[in-house]
Amino acid sequence: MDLLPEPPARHGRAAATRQRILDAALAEFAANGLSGARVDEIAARSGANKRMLYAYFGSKEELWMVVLERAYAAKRAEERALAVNNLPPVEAMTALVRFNLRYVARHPEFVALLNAENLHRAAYLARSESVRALYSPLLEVLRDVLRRGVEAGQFRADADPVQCYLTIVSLGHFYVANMHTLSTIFGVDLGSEAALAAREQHCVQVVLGYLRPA
Amino acid sequence: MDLLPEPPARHGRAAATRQRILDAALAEFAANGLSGARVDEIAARSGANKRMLYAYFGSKEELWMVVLERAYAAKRAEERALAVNNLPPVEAMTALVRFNLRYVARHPEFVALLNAENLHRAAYLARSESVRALYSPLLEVLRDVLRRGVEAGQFRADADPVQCYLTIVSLGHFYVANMHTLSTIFGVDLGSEAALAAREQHCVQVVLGYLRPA
Amino acid sequence: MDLLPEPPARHGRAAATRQRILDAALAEFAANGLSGARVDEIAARSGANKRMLYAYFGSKEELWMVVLERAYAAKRAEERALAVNNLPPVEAMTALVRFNLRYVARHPEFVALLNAENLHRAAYLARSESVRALYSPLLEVLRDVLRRGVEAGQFRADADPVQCYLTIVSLGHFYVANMHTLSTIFGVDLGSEAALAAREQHCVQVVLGYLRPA
Amino acid sequence: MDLLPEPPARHGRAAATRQRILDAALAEFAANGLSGARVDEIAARSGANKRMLYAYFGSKEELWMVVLERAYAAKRAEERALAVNNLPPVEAMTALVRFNLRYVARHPEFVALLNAENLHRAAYLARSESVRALYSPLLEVLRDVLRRGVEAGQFRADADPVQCYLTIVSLGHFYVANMHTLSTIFGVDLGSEAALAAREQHCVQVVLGYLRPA
DNA sequence: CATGAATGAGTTTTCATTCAT
DNA sequence: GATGAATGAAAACTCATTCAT
Repeated sequence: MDLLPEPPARHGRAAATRQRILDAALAEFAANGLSGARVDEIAARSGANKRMLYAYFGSKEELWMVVLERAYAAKRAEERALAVNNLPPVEAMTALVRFNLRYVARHPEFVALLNAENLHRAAYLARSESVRALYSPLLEVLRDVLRRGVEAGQFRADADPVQCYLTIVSLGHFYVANMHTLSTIFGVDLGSEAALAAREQHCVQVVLGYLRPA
Repeated sequence: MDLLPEPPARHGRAAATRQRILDAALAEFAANGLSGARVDEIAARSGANKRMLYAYFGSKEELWMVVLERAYAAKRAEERALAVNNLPPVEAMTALVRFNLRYVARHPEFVALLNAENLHRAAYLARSESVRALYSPLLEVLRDVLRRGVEAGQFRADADPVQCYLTIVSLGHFYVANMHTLSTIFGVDLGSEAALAAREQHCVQVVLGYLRPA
Repeated sequence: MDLLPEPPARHGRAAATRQRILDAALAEFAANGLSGARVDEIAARSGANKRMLYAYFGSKEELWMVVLERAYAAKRAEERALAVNNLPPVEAMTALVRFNLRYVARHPEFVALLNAENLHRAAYLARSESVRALYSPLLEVLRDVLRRGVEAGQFRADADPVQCYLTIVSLGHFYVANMHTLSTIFGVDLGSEAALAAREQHCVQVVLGYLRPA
Repeated sequence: MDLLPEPPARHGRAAATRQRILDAALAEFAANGLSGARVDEIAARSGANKRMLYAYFGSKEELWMVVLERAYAAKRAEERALAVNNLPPVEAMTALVRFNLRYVARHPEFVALLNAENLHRAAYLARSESVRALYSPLLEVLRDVLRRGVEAGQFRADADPVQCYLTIVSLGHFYVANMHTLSTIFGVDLGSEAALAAREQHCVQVVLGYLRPA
């Protein structure tokens, strides 16, 4: 976390600089979007020379893409680590819903990044092979959980995995994205643990309530 | 309350210019966010002179605020016109869910605008009295529908109006915001009427499923 | 020639600024080439704001192209004004040779510009329709003079117009292009009127000597 | 006289690196001029480390000078090898004209380099003792050929050696310098052997035609 | 009420050169 | 003798805003 850890062995130095730039870029892009972000600021925050940023990433836009892909990959990595396949259907679904809310609450920059990207009609993400590749395994997991729940008589049979996926993600994403607006309007701090816990419980009830067989 | 009191409709020509600027600004801001939007472009699209834009609105940021407030007000106006108080609870709730999805699908610029605003941590919305004022009546309506549903034995008793509000809005908002990314990733056009109808049905089932008493 | 002639009538102002930029750009490009020229310097010399340069010409490269085309057109315009068709063959040829030497001597920036352009393998000129269009009439004139000379028994019959054209232009062009190097090496000022007159006489003798029938 | 005395051939490996840098620099400078050339590119093309370039040559400008001087020296070396003193006047003159055209056609980078240098008003060449030293023997040769031709009654008596020198060089230089522009404009490939042969014949005829006594 | 031209401060990008190993 | 990483100054280009008419 130090800006300059003890002089790293000749070779890891470039990688370290690259990483510091990526960290700084993530923060700056999440805070200001693509057009609002300042290359100078990213360089300053990262403790690197601006020239290095261009040497490693080519341009502001290419840096944006790399940051975006890494943010996606990071979320998917944690998601995978949940290993919900090993859980019974209801617990698995609960875990997924909770994870999604908690993850974005812990990483509001992920939400900010995605929303900023949506402004450009997904110009970058849509082009990214690696991001597309991250979706399919996730959907497979969900499909499996739903199937097992139906077989166990715990879930309704007509639930579509894609719709479920969208719903689970929506519930957390919107909450985090609009946290500031909503906190002001409702006069409560939606970022507090109490508020998060309440939202978490609600989200789980919504998803399980929907899946509950008639 | 407004920063700029309605300009006295001197000629009507002035009002028309003002309106054209607002329309162009809405499109440009929705497409590019606050920092990404170009004043030149707004002026060009509106067919008005740039100087007029400054005469009417003072600055890019003030124009942003006006556009934002109007977008909010427009949605609330349609919402009010639904008059769900006159409908039985289940129909009322169904109408609200449908309306929210359909409205944002019809007005993706509303979603884009909100997401862009969120980047600034709601810097402008939070300051707007008028926007805050729009929320309470809506929440009152929802509270009333929930109460009537509980009384009729059709809704669970422990549903929180604020959580329900967030959930209803989330379901449509996220769908529209990420339409391009998701369409690419899932290989379907989420903007098609078929896709929208499917999403609509799912959203209604989710909300009603959740509200259904145990 | 003034940087700011009396405030021009509202409309001609833009044209005047545009012209001042072109003049400054011609000087700067001729002195330093495309990559060596400084946009800041052009703006400063022209007394215009740098932004205007971009508003009128789009980019440094586009400005380069316009400057190049205008330099070509200017030379062709003077060439046309010679009206050599009205002169007897030997006088016509003499006029062409003299004009070519004197023109480039008076406009060394024309030569500098062309040589700079050649560095890019004529990347811009080759694409320019207007420049290509300027060549054919010139060649027609030369063809006509040669034909008349042959008919009058004053010129050899096997002279190729394109080769002649290249030779006439070469003789002046190289002299001007290398004036500084050669002046230093030979220890004389090749730009002096005496030197120019001597070169002029030599060039005429070379061309007429070549054309003289066996 | 040189800025950098020949580096003592310690290993030969050093000399090889130095040579590769010079070759790469020649190509890069010829293609882009002094300001357009990129040090990174030279280093990359030469396969050497950038640091080496600075160790051997001090700076981009010093490298430029060395490249320039070597280009000049190379041409003079071949010129000397012609040994026209041993040929009768007409053959000698023909050989000189042909050689000059063929040399620049074979070494267009020589022309490009000179033209680029001219942009700086011969700032570097003028300073170079070694280049100046290369001119006088050449002029002596030409003077000798002319004298012998006059004595043999084959050349006019009033031809100036300097003017003749300039003319001979002009005829080839301009052709090569503007090859791309002219090829496009005239719609023929001036670099083809057929075109070169035609130009060669024309140049010889021009020079001999001029020298032919009245 | 309206307009075309202008501006200055900022932003991204580039490049010759040097440092640490 | 050689290398990869770093740097600071400068260059191209952009943009919200204002002036003169």
